[in-house]
Amino acid sequence: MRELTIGELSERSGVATSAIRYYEDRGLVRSRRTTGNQRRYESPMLRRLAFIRTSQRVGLSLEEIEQALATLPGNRTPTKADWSRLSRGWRPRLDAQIAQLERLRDTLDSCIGCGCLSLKRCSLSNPGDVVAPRGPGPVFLDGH
Amino acid sequence: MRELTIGELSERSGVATSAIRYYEDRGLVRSRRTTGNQRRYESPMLRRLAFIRTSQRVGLSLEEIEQALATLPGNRTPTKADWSRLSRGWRPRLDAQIAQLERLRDTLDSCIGCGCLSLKRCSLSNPGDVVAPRGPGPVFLDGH
DNA sequence: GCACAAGTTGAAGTGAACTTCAAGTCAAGG
DNA sequence: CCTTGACTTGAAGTTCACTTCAACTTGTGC
Repeated sequence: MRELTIGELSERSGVATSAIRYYEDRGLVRSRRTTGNQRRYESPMLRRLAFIRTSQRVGLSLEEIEQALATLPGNRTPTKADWSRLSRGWRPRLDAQIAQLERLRDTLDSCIGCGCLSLKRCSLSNPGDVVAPRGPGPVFLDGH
Repeated sequence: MRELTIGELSERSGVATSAIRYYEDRGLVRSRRTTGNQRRYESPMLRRLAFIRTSQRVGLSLEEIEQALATLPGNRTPTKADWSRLSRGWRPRLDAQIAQLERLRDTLDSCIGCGCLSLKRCSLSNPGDVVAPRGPGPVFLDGH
């Protein structure tokens, strides 16, 4: 169970070293330092990075991810159950996103025929909810 | 069919005046100027704004919207059929987005039980189809 | 022991889509 | 005519999640 350098962690997680350092500045990951001040990571950090990346895919901001990570026990390495608990929180969010897009699609169906796009009548252009892109790739999320 | 000031257009479209001016700088909307250099809009601009806002909801960038708008006939006011044609292009995009989120959800279902989040096995953290690949392809991790 | 790849830092840059600001001009009601 | 609110501009600021840069230090393979 050797420790990983930031380069190794980057290669094995697929997360750029600059991003890892950025996460560390923000407190999302931790490392110990060698006598020469270089970062060394233990392997659980890989899982942590995986959680961060996956959470981003679900549309969470780093701040929200930070809050979620803060609920992990600090005194021990998180277990599968810990990660599972956090991941379960994704589900409603994901469901809501899907439902929202489906509403948009259905509305689109009924609006395409008329080409109306009236701001007054067409719920397509007059949303009650918002979809906004965020993060890498097309991720959608409801505003609040 | 009075012309609208930017304030009136803003109020009736729900788009901030600063955003309208920004769109105009980018060439997404047009206006004529009064002798005193103030903007005046004709009512079709309302529909154009509606199209822009709705397109954003579908996840399009302003640049893509700009390109879509460029296919409108320049010599006449766009008809309902024109708008309908543009809007039809939204549908596949929307479908793809929904499908993607559903895949994510299904994967989440099968991953929640195990709490794995292993970069090797869990497609949740190793999407491949969403995030643009940086560096050398998908990177895998052995258990830890 | 030395070359050189890999690591370090803080600061600045990126890009999307705006918003805010300052300082001034225009338009409409009384 | 005068006040007041709406409008004008360009420039700079905002947020998010990073990336890039420059100048320097560490760690490793031969």
